[in-house]
Amino acid sequence: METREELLDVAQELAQKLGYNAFSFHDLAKRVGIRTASVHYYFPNKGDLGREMMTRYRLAFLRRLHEIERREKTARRRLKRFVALFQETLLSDRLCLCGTLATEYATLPAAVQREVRRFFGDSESWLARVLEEGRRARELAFDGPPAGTARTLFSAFEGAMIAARTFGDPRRLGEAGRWMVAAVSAH
Amino acid sequence: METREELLDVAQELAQKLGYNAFSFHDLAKRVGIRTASVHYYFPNKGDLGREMMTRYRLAFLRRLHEIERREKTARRRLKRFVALFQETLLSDRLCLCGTLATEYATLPAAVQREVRRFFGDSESWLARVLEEGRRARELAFDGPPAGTARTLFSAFEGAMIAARTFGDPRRLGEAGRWMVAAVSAH
DNA sequence: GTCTATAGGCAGATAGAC
DNA sequence: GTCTATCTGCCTATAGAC
Repeated sequence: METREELLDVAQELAQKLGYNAFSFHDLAKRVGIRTASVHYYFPNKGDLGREMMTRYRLAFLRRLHEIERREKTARRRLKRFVALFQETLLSDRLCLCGTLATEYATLPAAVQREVRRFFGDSESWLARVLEEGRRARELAFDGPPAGTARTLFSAFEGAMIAARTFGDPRRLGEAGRWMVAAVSAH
Repeated sequence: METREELLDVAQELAQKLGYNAFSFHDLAKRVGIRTASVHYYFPNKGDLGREMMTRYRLAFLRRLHEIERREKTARRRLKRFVALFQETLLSDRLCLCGTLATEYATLPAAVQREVRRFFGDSESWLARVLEEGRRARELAFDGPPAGTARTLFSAFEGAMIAARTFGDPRRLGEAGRWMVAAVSAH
C-alpha cells in the first residue's frame, strides 16, 4: 500500500478511537515505520491531513450508501443496513469519524469543519431520500418533511454509537436502531 | 467565589466547548488570574480535576432533574424540560460534558471514565422512571421495558446536541426533542 | 495560597543532506 | 521519499521561597 494511504488509515483509526486532538504526527510515523518529518512530506500540516482524512471518509461512506440503495429495495432494509454500517465500525471500538470531530469542532481548522458539516449533510440527504420513498410506498409513516425525520434519525444513531462504545456494549446501537426504524414504520 | 470552584467552572466550560484534551492547566490559570503551579495546589493532576469536574456536573444535573420531577407533573412536560436543559447548554455553544468526554473516552483516566458512565446511568434511570409513570398513566405509549426507550431517547438527545452545535442551529435539538417526545406519546 | 524557577517531554514544523 | 538535526513552544508536574 502507498505510504500516503497508510498514514490516512492510521490517522483515521486513531481519530475514531481517541479523537483528533489525541494523536500526533509522531504517532502516525511510528505506526507506519517512518519518521515524523516524513509525514510532513505528504501533509504539510495537521489541518491538511485532517481535511483529507475527513473527505476520504465521507466519500467512502457515500459509496457504501449508494451500494445499499442498489442492493436493498425496501426502505426498512435500507435503514437497517445504514445502522449496520455503524455497528461494523463499533466492533473495532471506533466511533463515526464525523461524530468524534463534531465534539472537537471548535478546535478544528475551518477546512476540516466544512468537511464535517458535509458529512452530516450527505448522510441526512441520503436518509431523507430513503424515508421519502418509503413513505410514498406506504412502507413508512412519519409526519412532516422527510428532512426533519432524517436529521433526528441520524443524530440518534450517532448518539447511540457514542453510548454503546462507552459501555463497551454494541447492542445499545442495535437497540436504538430497531427502536428508530420501528418508530417510522407503518403499522 | 472560591478559586477552586472557579477553576472547575472554567475547566467545565472549556471541556464542553473544546474537549477534555484541548485545554491545559495554563488555560485555566490564565482565566482565573493565577499561575499554572497554583492550579496544582488544588488539583495534583489533570485526572483529579477531570474526575471532580465530572462528578460535580453529574450531581448538579441530577439536582435539576429532581427539581423537574417536583415541578412538572406530567411525563410529557418532564421530558420537554429535560430537553430544555440541554437547549440551555447549547445556547452558550457547549455540549453536554458527558457527551464530549464520551467521545474522548479511551484517553481518559479510569476514574473519569467511571464518572462518565455514571452520568449515562443516572440520566437513563431518571428517564426510565418518567417513561414508566407516563405509560402507567396512559399518557405515553411505547413497547418493552422503559429502560430501552430511555437509552434511545437519551442518546438521541446527546446526538442531536452535537449536530445542533456543529451547524450553529439550536433548533435541531428542539426538532429532535419534539420528534422523540411525539414518538412516545399516546395518540 | 500563590509565587518563581525549572525540569523533562512532546507537540507541530522546517532546513537541508542523501 | 526519507532521513537527521533542530527550533520554538506548550504541556504536566515539582521544589522551594514568600
